[in-house]
Amino acid sequence: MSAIPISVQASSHLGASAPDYLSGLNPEQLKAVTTVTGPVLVLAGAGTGKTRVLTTRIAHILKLGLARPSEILCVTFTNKAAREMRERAERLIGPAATGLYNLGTFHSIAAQILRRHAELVGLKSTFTILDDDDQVRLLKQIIEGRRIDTKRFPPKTLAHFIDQWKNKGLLPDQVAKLNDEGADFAFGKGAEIYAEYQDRLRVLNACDFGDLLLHTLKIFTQYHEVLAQYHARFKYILVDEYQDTNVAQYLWLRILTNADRNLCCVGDDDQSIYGWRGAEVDNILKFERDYPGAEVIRLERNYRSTKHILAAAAGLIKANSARLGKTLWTEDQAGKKVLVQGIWDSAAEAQWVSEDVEKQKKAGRAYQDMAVLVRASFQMRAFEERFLMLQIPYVVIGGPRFFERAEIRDAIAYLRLIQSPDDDLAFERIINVPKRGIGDATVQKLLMQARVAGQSVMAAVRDLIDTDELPTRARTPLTAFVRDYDRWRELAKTIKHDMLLDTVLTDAGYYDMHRADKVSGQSRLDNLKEMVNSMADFEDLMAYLEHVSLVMELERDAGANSVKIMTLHGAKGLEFPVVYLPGWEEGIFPSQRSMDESGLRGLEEERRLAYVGITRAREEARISFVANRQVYGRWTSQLPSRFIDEMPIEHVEAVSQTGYAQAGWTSQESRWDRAGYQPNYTKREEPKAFGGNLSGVDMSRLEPKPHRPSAPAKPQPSKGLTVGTRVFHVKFGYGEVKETEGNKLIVRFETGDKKVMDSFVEKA
DNA sequence: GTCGGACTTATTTTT
DNA sequence: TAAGTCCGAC
Repeated sequence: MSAIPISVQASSHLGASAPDYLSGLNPEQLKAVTTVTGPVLVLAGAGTGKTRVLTTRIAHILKLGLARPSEILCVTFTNKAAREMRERAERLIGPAATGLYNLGTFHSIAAQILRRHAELVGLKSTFTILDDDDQVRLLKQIIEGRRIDTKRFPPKTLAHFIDQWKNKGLLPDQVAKLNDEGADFAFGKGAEIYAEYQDRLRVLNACDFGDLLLHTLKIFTQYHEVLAQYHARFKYILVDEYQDTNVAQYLWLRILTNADRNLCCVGDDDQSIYGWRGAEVDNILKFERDYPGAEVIRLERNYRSTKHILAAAAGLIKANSARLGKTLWTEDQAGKKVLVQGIWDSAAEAQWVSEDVEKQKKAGRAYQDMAVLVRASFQMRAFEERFLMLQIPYVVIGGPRFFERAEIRDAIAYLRLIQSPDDDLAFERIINVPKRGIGDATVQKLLMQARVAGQSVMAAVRDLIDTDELPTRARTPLTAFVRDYDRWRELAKTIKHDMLLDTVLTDAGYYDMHRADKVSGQSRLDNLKEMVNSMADFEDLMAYLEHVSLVMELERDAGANSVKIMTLHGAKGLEFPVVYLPGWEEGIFPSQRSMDESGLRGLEEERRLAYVGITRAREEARISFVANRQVYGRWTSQLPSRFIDEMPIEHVEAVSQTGYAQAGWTSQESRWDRAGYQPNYTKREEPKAFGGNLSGVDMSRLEPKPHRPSAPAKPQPSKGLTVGTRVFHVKFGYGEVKETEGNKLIVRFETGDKKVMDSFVEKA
């Protein structure tokens, strides 16, 4: 744990020249970078230079010659984080960064390891990685095979339980002893079906995401010589976002940490927002217990936000109990107080935000300096509608991802089947897409035959088309398909994989199928084109398929010069000068469901989410809540979120004209009243000076008025705003945006197959 | 194989 | 409310 003595002034290791990569670090950061031996926990608050510390640490280890690039294991959660890390490391150490083979996500590194030792867990090294769609379909087969009603016991639900178990590192036999909700699935058959699912995966030579970690974990536990090999290889381990690790990842890291214990975990317990998918805040809380003698370094100097923003966020997070505790500080100016605005209903809320966006724009801010962060995606719609009317360019970040689109999945299934004829799930997906007259009954028959004969479906088809067991009506198209398939396999040996896909999709009539589709065919064809283009960047089909199963994303138009609309979860790791935080109402945020399902733990996670939201702001955070909100078509009366009261009032500004009163509350006791703000609807005594925090105000005394419809908001022509020639490429409901005709941009939105609106935007 | 009506179900989402 | 799924009718 001892810091290797190195200072900016003098270093015997680094020759005469000062290590300039260390210059500009503050004392804590320097310590986090240079304490390279022994376990280290870096508690890095929001905006304290976490990534910089990690990358500089890598550089430092390399410059001191303590390890070669390939001997550093550096794990992240997302591909984006891994990419950013690599880029920044490259800037520090130059081309040597290419040698950082073990910098990547937990899953990609685990997959690499598993490919090398697959046979130890009964797989071949060419195993396929299933996406959750495949996973669900496989489970459906198993459940139906057991004659269990898939309506009462949906495969999706079990898939969710299995994921949770795998997150916790639980294997089927361990689940059997468990008495949880999932084990009760289908009258206590949960564990049994889980076991069967694992067996099927082995037969299919496949694994799901959780298996990547669990299988490697099993190998490390059972084969000491393999573990020893990795202990020798991974001399230094670095972990990003440690607060997001689940139990399986935690165990994985523990076992990979060798006797030298050169493990450095960086994280922030206050930003743990993924509990619902298995993250254990506990992992970071108990780090010191797990690694006795660990050095704990706190990064508390914030380089992002103003004083008011930090103080408001700090007051909020203070209400959480289980924390390691940090006090962020900044040398930045006080700045503006966090604004809190009560509003009548959600349409008015969107109006308020968009007017403010225009005001900011006129005052010289760029659109990309602003972001709207919502709790749940259904809240996005109101903002999209309003932004459209006002012609404010925006981009929705998140939403259905490229590789989750049906057409892309189909194309991948074709490729997967060509790559490995045994891929039954891929076969099933495309055998009748486009329609070849091979119906459900035939497919079931094929599956059955394959199962009985213990062979793959493709092999079963080859056998069956030579017999009389199938009606001619099914045999003819199947024969044709096999013939095509064999041709594609041959073709794959000679032509490049991107050309291969193009040919296959043409031959199979897949393009034609979408060309015939007037509604969304064109956008699907566009997506396929994009896919073919993207394939060129990969060496071969194998490499491409590995990429799509693990990376599952494609660089999308980042939407320069546009307001970002995203969920709070999606905003983690980002920052914006101005952040809008709408929908701070009890039940919405904090989410009722969170609180119902996980009680206090759920509430605390919601609070961390609020904390993440506020700390995204560099200069301005603007919170709003409404009195009336439509939830699933019903009007509901809302109460302001408790989080509002938890922010210290001296760092918060409420707009007097439009505080609770305007939002529709009738209370005489709202905190704004007591803070001296004059509601505009009632006479009251001299405002009293208010001192101190207002948490503890009895919120039950606030009574929202029942909803009365407000006058529909008129679309307002954009005043003096220029919309550039930017191509709008956004999501709206379930439709897509088309574009351009002459000097006009036509933005067409479709919901399902109903056209909703056309919007015309003059090109500037 | 396709269409339409009934029925169900509404967080957060990465790998 | 509104979108997705399922099932029966043609």
